Amino acid sequence: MMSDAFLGNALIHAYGKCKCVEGARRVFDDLVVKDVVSWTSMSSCYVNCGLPRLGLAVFCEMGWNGVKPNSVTLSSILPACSELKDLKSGRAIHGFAVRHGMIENLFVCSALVSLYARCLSVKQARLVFDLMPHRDVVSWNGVLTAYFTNREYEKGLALFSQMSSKGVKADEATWNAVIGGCMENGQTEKAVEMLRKMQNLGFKPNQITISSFLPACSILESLRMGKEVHCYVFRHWLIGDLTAMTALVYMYAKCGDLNLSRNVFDMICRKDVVAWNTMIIANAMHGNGKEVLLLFESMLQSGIKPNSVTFTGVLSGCSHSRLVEEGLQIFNSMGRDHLVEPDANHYACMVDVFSRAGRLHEAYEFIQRMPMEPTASAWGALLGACRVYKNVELAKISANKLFEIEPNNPGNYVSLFNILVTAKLWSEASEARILMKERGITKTPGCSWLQVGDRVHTFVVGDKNNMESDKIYNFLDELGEKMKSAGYKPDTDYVLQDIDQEEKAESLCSHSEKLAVAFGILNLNGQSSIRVFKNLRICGDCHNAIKYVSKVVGVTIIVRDSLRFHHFRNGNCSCQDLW
DNA sequence: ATAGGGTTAG
Repeated sequence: MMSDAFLGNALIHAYGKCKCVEGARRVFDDLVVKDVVSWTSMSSCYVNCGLPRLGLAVFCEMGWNGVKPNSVTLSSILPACSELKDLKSGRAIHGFAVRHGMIENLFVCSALVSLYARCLSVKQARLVFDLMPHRDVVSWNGVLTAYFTNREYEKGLALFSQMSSKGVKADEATWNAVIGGCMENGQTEKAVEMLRKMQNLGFKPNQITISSFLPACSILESLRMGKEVHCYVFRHWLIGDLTAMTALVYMYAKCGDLNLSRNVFDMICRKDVVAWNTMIIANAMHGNGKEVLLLFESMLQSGIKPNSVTFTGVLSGCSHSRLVEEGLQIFNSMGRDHLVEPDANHYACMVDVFSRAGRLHEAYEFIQRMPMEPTASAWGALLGACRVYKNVELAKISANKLFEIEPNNPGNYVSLFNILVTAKLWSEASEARILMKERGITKTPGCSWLQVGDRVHTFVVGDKNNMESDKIYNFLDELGEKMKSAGYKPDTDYVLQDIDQEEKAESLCSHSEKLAVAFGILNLNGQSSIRVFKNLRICGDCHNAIKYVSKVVGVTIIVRDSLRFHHFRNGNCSCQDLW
């Protein structure tokens, strides 16, 4: 029993700061007399440790015990309502604040601005903001975020530039809100620009800046910029921040370097479910199914409970590595052992598991037995496999479903067309093409790119715009001879399969991914691997050709296409030719 | 003594 409330409250606070919920709770339970500070400290400890529900519970209990909340209590419990999107409780607290004369309090109002921004609309947030007697930078940051999270990006930026004229000095968090706002609204390049501005004005990016900015490196797939950020994290002692480290793990994987991704992951001391999921997804997209299963095992062993994202990652890892029985077993264990009911995504992953392994009829049966409407990704997995395993009947069925679900996706028409052409069903193929034309859908042009030094070089089919075009084509000719003597045969199917007239005329040699690979090898600068990115799926002949290139030249070639990473090494690809 | 804004995975 502890009778010194002063000491007890200080201890609860200290435990809370160290994220030790159990310690705080023990002291709290031991207190003979609990005052408003004890209750407030305990509930805000829960909120700050990511347990908003428990925080709210303590807040309610406080009322039943006849202790009246003050403005500190209210401003610390409101973020819990925001996080839970619990508008009902939030409004009740708003009412309480009005009735008890706390509505002029800066902290309470700022918390209310954020609550309404998150749960309702800019309008409501703005109403509270406009009625405030005084505003400081925190309230401004709240209203800025209100615009950004409610798809009013331009207005948010406009408000940001008005801040200084209203006599409010932006702080670190303002810049974080702006950078986060750019990212949330798909303005990746703008986020890069804003980070530069922030630094130029002398603000120091912190772990939150880093966490919200790193996805920009992942989206732009700029390993170079990602490494710069990593250096910054290292130099500024941010390597203890779980969120920033997790963002680094994802960035490295997305930029094609799974080894560095793993190195960062291994440095994380207390891995949470998001960190584990990130590492699992990273390995899944690089086709390391066996590693995915090992990670899943270690995750369970370290006592972290898997969630629905975990299973999406694990199952997609199984599909990319032909691990059918393993995938099926894990799928069946989801609800039974882990209390995670499979959703449409998980079902789609299982369709992919069967499809990639060539068990197309099982995949089709599985789709038909789904308890919910199959999504485009389920039918898309089946259609993709129909091309690899040359199954025209199922291709037609899945393509027709896809034409209903997503009539404007050109990829589905092109896939069906290609499958029909390969099967030499010319008239049906032209029907597919006519359908596409009637609906006014045009094929997305294939495009590949890679980073050399600080520049990104882009290639389209038959590209002659590169400064080194002559060198590239000569090199490809030279390489072609060596590849042929190593056993490479160009697959002319893929010439026929191209839809556009100009593309038909071009030889296989000029596909964008081949040009990018050649350019990469010519600019290796002593490195032993290159990383190429493509917007569509890699072409079948290119896939085969690059296997030979990796052998003849003796380099590792990593190609990220629209579905996954392919690691070409010594004549083989990590996808086991399930491209 | 207790407080508001900015964060990672499909």
